Amino acid sequence: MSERLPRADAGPAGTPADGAGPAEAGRPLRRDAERNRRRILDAARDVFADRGFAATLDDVAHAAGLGVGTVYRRFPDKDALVEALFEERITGLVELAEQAASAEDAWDGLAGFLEAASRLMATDRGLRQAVMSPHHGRAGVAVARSQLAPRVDGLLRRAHESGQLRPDVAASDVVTTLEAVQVAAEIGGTAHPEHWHRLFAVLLDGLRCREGGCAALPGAPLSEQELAEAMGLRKTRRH
Amino acid sequence: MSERLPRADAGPAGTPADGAGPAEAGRPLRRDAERNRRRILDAARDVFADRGFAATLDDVAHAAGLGVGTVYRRFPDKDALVEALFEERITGLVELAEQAASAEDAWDGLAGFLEAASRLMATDRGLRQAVMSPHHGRAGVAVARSQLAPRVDGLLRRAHESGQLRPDVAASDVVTTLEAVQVAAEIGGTAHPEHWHRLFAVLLDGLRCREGGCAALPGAPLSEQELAEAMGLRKTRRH
Amino acid sequence: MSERLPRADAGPAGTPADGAGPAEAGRPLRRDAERNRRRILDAARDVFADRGFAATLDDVAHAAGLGVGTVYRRFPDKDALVEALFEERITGLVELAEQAASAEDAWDGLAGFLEAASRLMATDRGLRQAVMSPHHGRAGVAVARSQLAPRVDGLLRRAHESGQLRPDVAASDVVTTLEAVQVAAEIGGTAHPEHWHRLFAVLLDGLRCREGGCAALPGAPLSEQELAEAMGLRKTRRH
Amino acid sequence: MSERLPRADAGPAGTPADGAGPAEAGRPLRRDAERNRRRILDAARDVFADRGFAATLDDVAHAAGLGVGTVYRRFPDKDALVEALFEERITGLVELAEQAASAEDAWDGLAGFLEAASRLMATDRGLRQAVMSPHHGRAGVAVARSQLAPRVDGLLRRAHESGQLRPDVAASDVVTTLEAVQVAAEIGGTAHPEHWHRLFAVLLDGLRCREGGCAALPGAPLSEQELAEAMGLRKTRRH
DNA sequence: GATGAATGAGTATTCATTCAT
DNA sequence: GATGAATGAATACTCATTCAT
Repeated sequence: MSERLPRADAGPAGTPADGAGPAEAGRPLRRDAERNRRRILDAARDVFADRGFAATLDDVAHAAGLGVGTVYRRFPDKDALVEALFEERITGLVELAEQAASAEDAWDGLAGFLEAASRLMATDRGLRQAVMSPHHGRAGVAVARSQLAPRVDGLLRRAHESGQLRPDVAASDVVTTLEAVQVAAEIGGTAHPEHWHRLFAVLLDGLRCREGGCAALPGAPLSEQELAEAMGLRKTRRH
Repeated sequence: MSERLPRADAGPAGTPADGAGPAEAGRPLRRDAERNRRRILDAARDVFADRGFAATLDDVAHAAGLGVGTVYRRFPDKDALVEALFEERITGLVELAEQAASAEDAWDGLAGFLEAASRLMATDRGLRQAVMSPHHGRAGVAVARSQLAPRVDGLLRRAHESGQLRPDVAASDVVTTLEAVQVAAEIGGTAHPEHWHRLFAVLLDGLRCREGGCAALPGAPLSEQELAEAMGLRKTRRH
Repeated sequence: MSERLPRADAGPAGTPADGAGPAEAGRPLRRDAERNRRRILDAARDVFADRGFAATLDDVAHAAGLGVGTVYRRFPDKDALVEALFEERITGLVELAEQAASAEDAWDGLAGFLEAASRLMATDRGLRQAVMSPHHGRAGVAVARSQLAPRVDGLLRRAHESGQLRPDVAASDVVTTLEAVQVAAEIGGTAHPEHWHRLFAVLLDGLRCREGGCAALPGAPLSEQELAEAMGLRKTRRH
Repeated sequence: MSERLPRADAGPAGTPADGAGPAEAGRPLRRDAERNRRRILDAARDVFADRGFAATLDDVAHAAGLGVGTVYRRFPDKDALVEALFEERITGLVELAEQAASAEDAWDGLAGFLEAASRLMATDRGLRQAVMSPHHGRAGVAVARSQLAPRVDGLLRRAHESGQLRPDVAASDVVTTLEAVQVAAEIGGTAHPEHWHRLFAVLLDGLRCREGGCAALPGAPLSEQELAEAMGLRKTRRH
């Protein structure tokens, strides 16, 4: 487990693509509009990180030093804001995966990515909530993951080829692993910020293929389609 | 992984002591009152299972075929209802742990308990939510877990003595494991009811001590006190 | 101000007419029914005295050691109970007035009655509330006062004849005086149980006619009819 | 009893400083917000005057032609609204006391103030309720009275010095007097709007010191501290 | 474009009153 | 008759979203 990736503390502000313009496309936002968008996202991250998605948009607006109206001008509704926030985070993960792909050792690449990603999530309560109860923000996960999936697949393939990974581990298992680690992070809270690392170690160990070989995982992994559905289409109406 | 425990699908209805009277004590409820209490709990389980704790008490009442007032007569507020529901479920887990203690093989006992408990939780979204975000239903987690902890400790001790368990696995790691599996269950949803089993297999495998020995888990487990605090005192106000 | 009337602490329990049967008439209540009626009235007095008319009928029932249903069997609704309670108190006043009529000195009779009545009311918060915001309990005041009025009139007439009373003081002025003293009692509360006495002294002094004569009171007193209307027909819907 | 103060019917609209901005401070409300604040206060006065504090905030909002939310935006809760309303009224009384201090004759100043204040209260049921049961609108009474007290004290001192006032009359007696008059106003209602004047005359007469001297009032007046406690800390939970 | 004021449907909870046991 | 369970209309308050300034 050498050659770890950088701490990835950069956070969403580091998203370079952001400089290129607004999230979706359309004509680029005016300079000040873009600045407000950023303020809102930053404020939202802080507020949600502190008080969860239950926080009011008024709170977010206040934290951003803006009026609610302005928030609504940028994001059609609360879900849209949450979604945007979530995508930003996923984008961060995508970048990590890309860096990991160039690691010398395949296993180290995968493991390094998983750890860095986990750490990134572990330090962000908002992200955690989004990941763990994806009723907030619409089909955000699916959309965002559509970008993530290929990269993870790449890492997986390399690791499989090098024979260091349990042969039946699929992408959906990796996603599941990442999310599971967040529970540990949640339990640890700020008081025990590295608590997630214990579960992470067990999981990583479990994913690796050891000499004696290991029993096949039960059942079948989720197909890409199934995973997308599973994450985007949970039944709850609210929360 | 032989000698598994029974499927334990019985659920709360299986709580046999329940027939004797109401949960707490005091004089036993009148026949009809007790019947309605049951109706409320059953309805609440269904409703919460379907739509999460965000569901209204009006909804629960309606589902139970009763007026809201009746619900409030039995349970002082929403949290109290959630709590009662939760305790019922935890009680089920406690019983599982007790059965597991008499398993012939120590590891099988532990593994069997973990699987049965996981399954129980995996099939109950309400339980999952309660376990994973214990802001609902007040000190319920702590209280209920206070009963569960000793049993789990017993299982752990036996497994440690038999040398089949990673030596540095502590109670807090087991709790973390159980909760982590719920994320997988959440991802699988009803469409893939056995999806959690894959993560479970990895985790179980990881907990076991194999020939080659295994690296120590990083950091330290949470002390009993720390675990209690971690679970009872999450920062969010709501959700 | 000699020859004061007895302290009149006896309270409603002393109402002798009570032994004769139920309040209204109809066939006399069965022994146990009558006992329950008493229990309810006593409990209501205590509860209302302590917490005001905002107290629940459940509270009253509980304090009486009975079920709510029983309360409703005896009194059609909350107002009826309040009314009954109120009448009982007024009845006490009627008795005081009767005793006062036989005082040797006319002024002493009137003054003594006023003081005793004031004291009786001052020590009973429930009565005070009923008197001061007669929206509770329906036309109770009017009804009860119909019994009180003649007695008070008698006292007034005697006092007028003896020339010791301001000539233009009428029955409605006496009622007003009595009620006004309750405000002082309310202000004094239990901490200053004799505070009302100061206002009482001023008022009594003001009612008396002194040598120099005194200016006529402005306006006209309320007629019996007007007083009844004024007290029975306040506009508030609730409270 | 010459040189009476003007009728003071002006009411809160007469608060001239009000035009300058919102009650408290902070940045001045936007034009429309201030207009609505006024509407709410006016509506509240009417509604409470008519139906007492039991009236709903929905009712107030409706009467103001606004949504409930708007009311809650301006006033955090019902008590706050009542309080604001009450302060406005008390302010009116303070101003009356100030005017009265410059009356030529000390007794006329005091008497004039008492009459004007009484009249002001007598025509406003809301004010009456606020004054007589200060459970509504939190520490409002105490706070507002803290402004009123010194003025009343001034009037009292002057009157004492001029020898026209019963020597043992204290501030608490004046407060008691004022409140007592409200009971008469309550009894008179709208049908007999001057009824309170009779009690008022008796009381005023009683407060004055006449030639023959007058017996000392029984007991002791409440100290400033005791009065504050008595008015702020009545026991009832509601009403 | 920005602001924050206005809106009102939605939620938890209480309590007078009715009714099955 | 007595009991207390059931009922549901009523009430205070919140917050996502719209709209006038």
